Amino acid sequence: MTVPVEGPAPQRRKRADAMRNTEAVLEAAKSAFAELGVDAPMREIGARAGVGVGTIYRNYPRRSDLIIAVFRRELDATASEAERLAAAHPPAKALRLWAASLGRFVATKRGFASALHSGDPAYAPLPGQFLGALAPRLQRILDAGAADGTIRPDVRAEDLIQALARLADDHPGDADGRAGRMIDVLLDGVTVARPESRSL
Amino acid sequence: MTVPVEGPAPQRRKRADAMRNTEAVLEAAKSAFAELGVDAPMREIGARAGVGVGTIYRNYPRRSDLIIAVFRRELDATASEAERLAAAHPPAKALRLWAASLGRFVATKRGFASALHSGDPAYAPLPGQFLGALAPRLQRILDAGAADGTIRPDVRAEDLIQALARLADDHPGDADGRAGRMIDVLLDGVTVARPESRSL
DNA sequence: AACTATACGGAACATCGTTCCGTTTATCAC
DNA sequence: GTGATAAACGGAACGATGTTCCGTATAGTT
Repeated sequence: MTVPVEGPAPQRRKRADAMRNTEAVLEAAKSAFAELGVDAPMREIGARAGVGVGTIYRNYPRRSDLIIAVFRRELDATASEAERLAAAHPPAKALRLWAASLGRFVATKRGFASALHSGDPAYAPLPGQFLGALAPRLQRILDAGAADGTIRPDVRAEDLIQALARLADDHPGDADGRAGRMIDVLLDGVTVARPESRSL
Repeated sequence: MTVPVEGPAPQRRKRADAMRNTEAVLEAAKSAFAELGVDAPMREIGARAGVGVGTIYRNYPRRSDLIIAVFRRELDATASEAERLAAAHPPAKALRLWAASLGRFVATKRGFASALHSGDPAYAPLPGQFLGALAPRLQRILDAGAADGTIRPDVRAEDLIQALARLADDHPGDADGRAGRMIDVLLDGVTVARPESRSL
């Protein structure tokens, strides 16, 4: 076995069938997660992709790796949306619009929020991954709002993202519009700074 | 076999060992749920109670039956707390105090909120059971607050309970005090009626 | 065309929820 | 006490699922 001395390039590039399968697995997992939730059986994902479960585990040793890979693509869109909104609207307005954007993201990923907050160690890397992508952008909106007095200054971006994700996660049986109503209420609390009320 | 004609009384009363075991199972399940979450293995619960899994399933045919039985005892305390607070405080204050009470209830039952909102049909009876016990009491506080103008009138008790339960559910890795901070923010939104902000 | 590293598929294993049934035992009648 | 009987018991058995493992197939190279 030769040691690749970080030279010109690896001897062999990734096999073409492996690349096709990797893409097929991502697509299959995306649809399976959407229909069955993030606990969709691995055999089911393999069947949709036309591969055996061994192939999935070779590329994604842990289930959380697969979940991260599937959602990361769309996550970036939601993250950059925050920057677009921050540039086009005043902070309080940008916050509401972005919350709606995050809500749509979560709504299309049944069980995603549950996994994000699961006590299961398998999902431990998830919160860091997602908060890392979203929190800095949101924090800039919050800082801008604190500066102009339209957003209370004692709310942390990470807290708010987790809260929004929890409230946005809808389930069968939920009253129609519950998620939207409660997010509106939460944001009403965020956009009025009244620190003295925190003393219970 | 004689047919008991709904006469004086049942011939035999419940066996003493059965009663002991029922109680032991409830205690074992309570501790197992607290330590391992509501997905604690049935074999584990059986081992803690010193009984076989068959004994558990005879008394609680579905897992959700056991969960309901375990939590109902403490649920009543939280429900009646609402009445006590409503009588002793003005509505807005009663609401905050009761939210804290609900938070303590949820905090001691890891995964309880997840089960309450799970898509799993096995947990389908749970939301009805718990909302049924809590919502009417909370609704009276909300109505009183709407009447004296301290609580916005467009918030439903059921929505609010679900929102509080979701926000209160803490997980390892959560920032310290996150739950309390976000609940405060939500209640800030509830205790100020500003319907025009709902138009995004 | 032959060779070999790479990737594949699915059997195998472990865990868990749930069902089933042969065995044990508390209670009752005497 | 003693025996009969229904109630209750425990854990094996079954099916589903996550994950690992390894003999086989094959893409890319020579």
